[in-house]
Amino acid sequence: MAERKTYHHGALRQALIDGAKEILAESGHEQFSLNEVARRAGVSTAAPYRHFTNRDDLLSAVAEEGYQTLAVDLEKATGLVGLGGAYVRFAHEHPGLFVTMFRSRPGGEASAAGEAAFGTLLRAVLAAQESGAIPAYASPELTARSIWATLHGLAVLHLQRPHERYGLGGEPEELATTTLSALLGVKPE
Amino acid sequence: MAERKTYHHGALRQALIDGAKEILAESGHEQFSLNEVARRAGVSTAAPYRHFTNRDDLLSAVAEEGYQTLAVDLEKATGLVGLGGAYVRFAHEHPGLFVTMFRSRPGGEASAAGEAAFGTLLRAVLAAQESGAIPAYASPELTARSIWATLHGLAVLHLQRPHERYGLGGEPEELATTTLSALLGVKPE
DNA sequence: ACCTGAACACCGTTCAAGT
DNA sequence: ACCTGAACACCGTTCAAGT
Repeated sequence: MAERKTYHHGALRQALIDGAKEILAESGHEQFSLNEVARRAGVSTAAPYRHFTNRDDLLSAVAEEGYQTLAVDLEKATGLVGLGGAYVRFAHEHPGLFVTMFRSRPGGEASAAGEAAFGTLLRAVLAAQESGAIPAYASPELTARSIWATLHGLAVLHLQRPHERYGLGGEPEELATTTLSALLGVKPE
Repeated sequence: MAERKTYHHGALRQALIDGAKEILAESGHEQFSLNEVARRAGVSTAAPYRHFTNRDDLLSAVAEEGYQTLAVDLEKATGLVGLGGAYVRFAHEHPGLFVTMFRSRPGGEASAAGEAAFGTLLRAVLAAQESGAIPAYASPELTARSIWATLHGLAVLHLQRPHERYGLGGEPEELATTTLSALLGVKPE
C-alpha cells in the first residue's frame, strides 16, 4: 500500500478528491482526515496544500462534485414524488458526502449544480400545481423551497434517527411519498 | 483566568456541561474541544474522564439539556404556526447547541424531552386538523412527523444558507409561517 | 512547479501517581 | 473518590529545502 506514484498536471488534485470521497463513504464526515487522504494518495501531508488552501477547500471541491451527482440523480427522476424519493435516496446512499455538501462553504456562493437541482424541483412543482395534483397555496418558487426544506429535513432526520421510521417503510421513496402526501395530499401518479 | 476551584459531589460535572454550552454558543459545534472545556473549568484535561466516558458522552449530556430547553420553548408557543416559529427560532438562537442535539447519540435512545417536544407538536396538529385550519390528508401522527421534518429542514437550511431567504423575511416566525402556509395552506390564527 | 521532511501547536485519550 | 502530570498517537498547517 501507499504505492508511490508520480502526479502530473493536476492529477494529484483529482486523486485527492477521489480519495476524500472514498474516506467519506467508508467512515463518514466525522472521521475525515486530510492527512489520511494524503497517505492514501501516497504523498506527504504537505502535498495537498499545493492544490487546496486548506482542508475545507478540499471538502468544498468534494461537495461541488456531490451537487453534480445529485443534480443528475434528480434529473433522472420523474414527477414530484419521484424527485423527493431521489433526494432522500441520495442522502441515504451517500451520507458522508451529503453531510459534507451541506456543511461546506458557509456564506460561499451557491453552486451551479445546486441551482440546477433546484430548477428541476421547481419544474416538477409547476407541473404538479398546473395538473392539480397538489394545491396551489403559494407560488411555485415558494412551494418548491418549502418542499426542499421538507425533503432535506426528512433526509437529515432519517440519517440520524434511522430507527424512527417516518412513514411505514424504510425505503427512501416510501418516506418521501408518505411525507409529501401527508402535507400536500399528493398521490403517486 | 483558569482560577483553581475545588469541585465537590459532582459539581465539576455540571461545570463541564455549562462550559461546553458556553463554547458552543461562542464558537459553534465545529470548534468544540474537550481540552478547552477542562481549561475553562480550571482542571486538567484528564479530569472530565471521571464524569464522562469520552467527548461524545459530554456532548450527549449537553444535548439532553438542549432538548429540555427546546421542549419548554415549544410549550410556551401557541398554535401550529407559533410552534413552528419557536422551533426555527431555537435553532437560530442556539445554533451550536442545535447542531449538537441532532448529531449526538446515533442509535441511542430517544430523549424524554425530545418525546415531550414531539407531543406538543402532535397536540397542535390535532387541534388544527379538527378546527379545519389544515387539511387532514393523513393521521395526526404522520402529519406531525412530516411537519417536524419540514421545520427541521427549514432550520438546518437557514443556519447553513442564511443568505437564501426562505420566504420574504429573515425572522424565524415569518419563515415558519410562510413555509407551512405554502405546504398546508394554514393561516396564522 | 511540485513535493518532501521536519517542525509547531493542538487534539482526544490513557494511566500511574498524588491527596 | 477525585484530580494531576506526563505521555501517546493523531490532527491541520507551515516552511525551508530538495528535484
